[in-house]
Amino acid sequence: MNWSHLETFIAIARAGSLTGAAHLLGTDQTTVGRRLNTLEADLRQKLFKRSKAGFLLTEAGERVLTDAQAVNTRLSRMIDDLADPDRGAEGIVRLFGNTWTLARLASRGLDALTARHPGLELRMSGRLPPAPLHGETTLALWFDAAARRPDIAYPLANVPYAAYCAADRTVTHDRWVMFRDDDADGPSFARVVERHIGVDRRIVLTATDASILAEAIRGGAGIGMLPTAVGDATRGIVRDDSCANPIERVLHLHLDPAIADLRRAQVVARWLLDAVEPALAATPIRADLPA
Amino acid sequence: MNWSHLETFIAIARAGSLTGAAHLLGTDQTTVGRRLNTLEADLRQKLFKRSKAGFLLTEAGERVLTDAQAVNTRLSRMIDDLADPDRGAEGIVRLFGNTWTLARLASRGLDALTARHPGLELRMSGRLPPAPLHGETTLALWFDAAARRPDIAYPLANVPYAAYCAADRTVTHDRWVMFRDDDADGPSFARVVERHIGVDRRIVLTATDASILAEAIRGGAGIGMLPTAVGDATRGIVRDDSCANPIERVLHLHLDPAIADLRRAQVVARWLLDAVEPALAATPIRADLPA
DNA sequence: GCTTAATCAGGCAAAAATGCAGGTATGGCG
DNA sequence: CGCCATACCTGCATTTTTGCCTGATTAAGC
Repeated sequence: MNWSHLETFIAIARAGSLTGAAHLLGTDQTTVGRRLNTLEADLRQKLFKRSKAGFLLTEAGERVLTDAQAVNTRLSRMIDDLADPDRGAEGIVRLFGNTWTLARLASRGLDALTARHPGLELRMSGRLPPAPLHGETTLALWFDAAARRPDIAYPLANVPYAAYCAADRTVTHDRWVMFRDDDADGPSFARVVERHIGVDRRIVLTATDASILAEAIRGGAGIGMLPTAVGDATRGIVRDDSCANPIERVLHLHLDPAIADLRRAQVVARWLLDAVEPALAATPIRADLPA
Repeated sequence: MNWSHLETFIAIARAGSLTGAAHLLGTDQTTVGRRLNTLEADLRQKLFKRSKAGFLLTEAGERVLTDAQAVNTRLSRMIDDLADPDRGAEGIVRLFGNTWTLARLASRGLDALTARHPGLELRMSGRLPPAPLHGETTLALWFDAAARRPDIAYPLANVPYAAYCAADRTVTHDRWVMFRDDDADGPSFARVVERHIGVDRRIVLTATDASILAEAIRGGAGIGMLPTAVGDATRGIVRDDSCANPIERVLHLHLDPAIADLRRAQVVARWLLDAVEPALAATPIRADLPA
């Protein structure tokens, strides 16, 4: 058996398709398919059920996945421990979070980070992780949300929110735009804001990202609670504390303990801690991240 | 990094040379060397010191070996658990022991074993294991010897020994041939026999294997204690209990607990338990082998 | 000091793995 | 019902890997 084929196997399990796995691995779909066939022949076991919904793990596949992921994390840690401490951190780090959060973070100190660690590849994604990315070096930034299965949530910063309205229009206190993400689990920020601003206001728009709301406010759609970092940086809208009192949300870093001590994870986590203040106008919480 | 190269790495660590590793893997020495170079380049670490004595692990190499072996055993177990119980056991099993022991065992029921398990490959070796074969599926049969590091010794059978002399010559009670293995650790059988036969006898030959002694006795070199299975099967020599009383030695099965529950190890262990009686004229001890 | 044996590196042809192009099946949609 | 989009599978050129051969180096033995 070729041990490397397990790497391919993990990618297929994660992506749910050969094409997706090929994309993850930076290789061709035919290669992925042939490797899987070879692996299944070697093990004399079908690892996936080829259904219309994609590649679904069989019972044998589940078992193999457990072992393959264990091997994967062990080898990741080995490579990490082996790396020269003087060299920069290396490898891929996935960072999930809201688009606006990532956008603002990307503008603060990313150049210094990548200059210090040339082998580091940061992959930001403004969507929810599609599947539990066990073993991948994955960080996530979410407000208030409960961490998913293996992850643990560490409080990272208090992020100030305030009410904003269009600068060039009459303030209409009864029309609001609001953040909402029906797909996210955890306590709803929409609920919090609704209680905060009162129940007799009309919601004219909800969106999944603050940047969308900011544009809506600028266009005159209504008033909205925005992170001050976004509100203050958006031309054409002004803060108006008379509409609603400012509030703070706690930004959490979600981290799988299994990969928390990898060098590249630490490097990125530390960078985040430094970047939240200038990027999000937030007060960082000196979280006790794992050493 | 190519995970499969760790397999090569383990083989080099075990063999101590590229050529030896290539032999273990059934591949070419150049391939082994190139894979090692690739691996070292990937990890940016020299894993071996190329000395005149061979390939010696560096400190980084030691660490990699630990992880690689852990991965190896985990994958071995995975493949084993995954195999269809109805199919025969598969894979390589190494069996160490005295040449005469292995020779006699090889003549009893080996055909049935291999017929039942076509994928099983038994590699008998009449020498001491050159290095701790961590992770290899290795069984060893030794008399009285203490088990090496990870192995545990299970009593397997009581093997009868008796004195033999040449059938066609006058019995000379003062000339003896004797088993001895200076390389083996553990209590010396030679010492036991010496006490058993008395100190005023002359030792004219020592050898590392009973078959050698049997031939020496037949040639008239002297009297010797032989396993009755060997003595009775050798033409030209006869048992003579008047020279010395028969004794019994305990044959132990040495087994690494980490691999004891592998299917192929179990199959071979059970075969050994059945084969010692007809092959060695021994009374098997129903050892509580790990399930 | 020379020979012998063994091992490790470099050149080159064969073999294997890979990627691309084209073909096929399946589900969604009007 | 047909069209379209997506994803998976097969034939062929290309790249990569492998194995054999040869030469260089080093340790052991006489």
